[in-house]
Formats: sequence, structure tokens, C-alpha cells
Amino acid sequence: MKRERIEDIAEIIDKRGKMTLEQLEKEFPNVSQMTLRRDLYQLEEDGRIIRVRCGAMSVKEVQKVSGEAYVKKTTINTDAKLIIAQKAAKLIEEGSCFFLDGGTTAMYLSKELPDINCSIFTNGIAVAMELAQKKNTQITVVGGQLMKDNLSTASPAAKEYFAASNFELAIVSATAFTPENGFSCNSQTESDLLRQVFQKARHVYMMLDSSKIGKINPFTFAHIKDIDVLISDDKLPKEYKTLFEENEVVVI
Amino acid sequence: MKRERIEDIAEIIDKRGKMTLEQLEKEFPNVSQMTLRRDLYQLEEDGRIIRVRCGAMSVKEVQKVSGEAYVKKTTINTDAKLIIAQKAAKLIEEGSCFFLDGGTTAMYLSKELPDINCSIFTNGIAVAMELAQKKNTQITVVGGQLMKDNLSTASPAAKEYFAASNFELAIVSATAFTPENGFSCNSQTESDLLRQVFQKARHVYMMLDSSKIGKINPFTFAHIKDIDVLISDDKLPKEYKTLFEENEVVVI
DNA sequence: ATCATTTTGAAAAAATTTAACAAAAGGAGC
DNA sequence: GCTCCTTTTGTTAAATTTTTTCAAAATGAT
Repeated sequence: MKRERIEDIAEIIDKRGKMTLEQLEKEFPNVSQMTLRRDLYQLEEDGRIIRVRCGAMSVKEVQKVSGEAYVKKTTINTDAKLIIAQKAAKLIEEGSCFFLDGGTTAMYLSKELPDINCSIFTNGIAVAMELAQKKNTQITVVGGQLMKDNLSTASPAAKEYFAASNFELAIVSATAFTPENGFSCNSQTESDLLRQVFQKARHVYMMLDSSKIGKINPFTFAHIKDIDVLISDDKLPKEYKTLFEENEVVVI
Repeated sequence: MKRERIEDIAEIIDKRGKMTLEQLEKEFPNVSQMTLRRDLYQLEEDGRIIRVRCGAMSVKEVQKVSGEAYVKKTTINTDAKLIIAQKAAKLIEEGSCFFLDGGTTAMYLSKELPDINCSIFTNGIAVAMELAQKKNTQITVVGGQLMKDNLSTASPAAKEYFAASNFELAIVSATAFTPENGFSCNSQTESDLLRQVFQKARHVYMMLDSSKIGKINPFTFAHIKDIDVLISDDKLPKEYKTLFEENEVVVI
């Protein structure tokens, strides 16, 4: 019972790389915080995790990123992004073929994604590296100039790039959304790339965490009517939900 | 002053593996605890340490503790690769524009490369991530299918890809070399990509650690006459050195 | 030399972590 | 099944660490 729980904790920390105590409490609602703390202590003794402020991180995670630079994960709206990623992961079918952007939410999705046979196009190199750990996925990186802030690539040559590629689904996220300005991001080439992607894809799933609503970024790449499914978190305001639904967007 | 202190802190933490704030205060008696905290925060952002309760620990240390999976790969002839990388780093000039492959040696080079203004094309996503840390480099990722074993991309569409790109220098490494079979690797698309690169580049620097000499891989992408400079380690046999020099290759 | 920006220090405020002890749960032996 | 003993767990309070805040000092550019 105890042993089992500790195993579960280790596993979940390995998978997510990092867990706050708060998150662990949500995962294990029937034990107290103190018990979880004691479990973490033991896992630290076993050398499987490193306890940090507010939680713990996986030793494996640190080792994994050893080749590259270990980049601190952004903690902004972590929970929301995770929830969205988990929802999105459930929508991916074995054998499918889709485009995934290079954002933070996509990073979470990469981790949550089961190791199924599927083919993924991405413009995020961190996403690509994460996906590379899976055995059954086929990954294609869209080349182009690297934007250091989000580790994504974008290139005006995307059009030629996609000429011989096919994917029926695009899963992307925006950095800002308003009903008037639609979905926007802060890079023109990225915006262009996404437009190309949308032309190719038959279906578009938009991952949008609620903190992005009401914000505007310089480059709009899509409007409500361009997407088929909106994946968001619990805090999505009702009026937005109905707005999307009125436009025939499935809100999850 | 600040930068220097942060460097010192990083060094001492790397050296000892772990430092409490209390210990750091003794090491740096003329700054306040708060300053040290802020320094640690920054080092964490840079990915060099992990802050834990009461202090911080070195990321390197964590990797050492039980890091066999990834480290295994990188310890084969590590010294040789580092030496080669350091030699290569000295050859890079400010403002230059070059192609760098995605191999392990290139990874070392990325780390050794000074943060100078230059433009780099690469097909290695781990290399790209490493380079992304530098402020002054411009990075372009060559897209294509991702090979999970070496985290490199390659695509038959490379030709079109390079159509509008220019670089005068290519810095690559081979996984095998014999005088008869030339430089070879074990992926056909990678081999094709490198041939394209060689057509574009005016000069080619080959990084070859001595352990690769005498080995043959399935796909040859270059011969002695195709390269201009050979960067190797101390264990390069003399007969090979003269062989290269006879073919007008500069051996470093 | 002056102004703006960055860095630093001190103390208060806000956490999180540890400690302590009692209650509950398991388990061995009869 | 029951008792005793050990292990595990939960609650609360105490200790400690971390973060925040704001003003002073240092730095650097014009």
C-alpha cells in the first residue's frame, strides 16, 4: 500500500519531470500532505528524485536534459496547460498523422501522449526532442530559422516544405485570443507557417488556456471559424464557450 | 562583478556538488544572503543548478549520480571529442556563416563556441537547443525526418531547402573513415544531406576523432579530396596525417 | 557631472518544511 | 478473534526558508 503509492509517485514524477506538492495532493486525494512529504523524502533517499521547494523533480528528467541545457519549465498556468494537454492526448488516435506546434502546451502534450504509432510534424525542437523518446512515433521537424524564446522554427519556405507532406489534423495553441482579433501570436513567420498548416489540415484543434483570453498579439493567424475543436481548461468563461459553440466549434 | 561572482558560485557548486546557503555565505562574506539567493535563482534559470531547500545542487552532479543512460554515449572518447571541439571553436570567426552537423562532436563544439555573432545551419536539434542559449548566434534548423538515435534530421528535400541559403563553411564529422571508402555514416538521407551541404560550402572542416579511423559505415558522403581541414585529436596516426597532408588537407 | 538603470541590502511578509504526538492500521503469535 | 507491538498516517504547532518590497548604493551611458 505504501510501497505501491511511492512507486506511483515516482512514476508520475518521472513522467512529468516535476511535481509540486499541490499537484501531488490532487493526484492522491486520499492521503495527507504529510504522507506525501514522507514519501518524497524516501524517494529522495533512494536517489530517484530531488526534492525542491514546493515539490520534487525527477532525477531522470535532469539527466535527460543533460545533453542540452536544462531549461527551467515555465510555471505560468502549469495546471491549466497540463489539463489541456491531457484532454488533447485523449483525442489522438493510433495511426494518425498530425501537425503539432512548438509551444509550451504542445510540450505538455508531448509528455502526455501515449507511445502509439503515429506520425507527427512539428516546428518545435524541444517538442521534437521530447517526442524522440517515444518508440512508435515518427517525427518530422519543420525547418527554418530558430526563435530562441520559444525554441520554434519558422520559415517563409514552409509552403514548399509542406508541398509533399500530408496531415489531416493540426493541433496548435495561440498566445492570445479575442473574438474580434481571433487567435494571434507574436511572430509573423510563425503566423505564416500556421496559415500554411491550416490550409493543409482538414481539422484544427486549438489548445487555449484561459489566461490567454482577452489578450491580443500582433499577428492573427486564425479566427473562430477556422477551428473545429477548442481544448481549454475549467476557467473558460461561459460566454466564450457559447460563442465558440455558436460557431460550430466543439468545446472540450 | 556580478557576473564574476555568479561564475564563482556556479563553479564552487559544480565542484562540491552541493552547497547550502549558509556555506555560500561563508564563501562570500561580503555580499548579503539575498544577493546570493538572487544569484542562485539566475543560475537555475540558466539550467546550471537546481535550487533545493537550504541551497542548491549542481546539475552536473545529478547527472553523475546515476546518469548512465545518456552519459554512456557521451563518455566514449569524450576527451578526444572535447579536444577536437576546442580546436574547431578557435577556427570560427565572428560574422561567419556555416553548417554544423548534428553529431556528438558538434554538440561539444556548440558548447565550446564563443557567443559571437554568426549564423549557423544545423540538422541536429540537440545542437540547435544548445546553440539557442547563445545570444548572438542566428540558428537555422534544417527540417526533415527525425532520427531518434542521433537526434538529427534529414530530408530528401534538402536540395530545395538549401536553394536560397548560403554558407561558405561546413563543419561536419563522420562516423567512420578509411582511405579507400572515405568518410561514411549510417544513414542514406544523412549522407545525401551532407553531399548537398558540400556542394554549397566552399570549405569543409572535418572533425574526426581517432577512434573512427579504420571503420566503415554503409554510406560514403565524402573522400579525402573533398575536405579542406581535418580536425582530430592527439592519437591520429602519423601515416594518416601524412596521407591527408599529401592530399592538401590541413591537419590540425 | 548627471540621469537612468541595474544591483544590492534589510526587514517584513508569506510561504513551506519539519517536529511532535496521538490516532489508526497492519501483522505476528496465541 | 483477540492482544500486543510495530508501522504508518494525520493534525497541529513551531521552526525555517523563501519571497516580497522598497530604499540605498553602485554602475554605466551621454
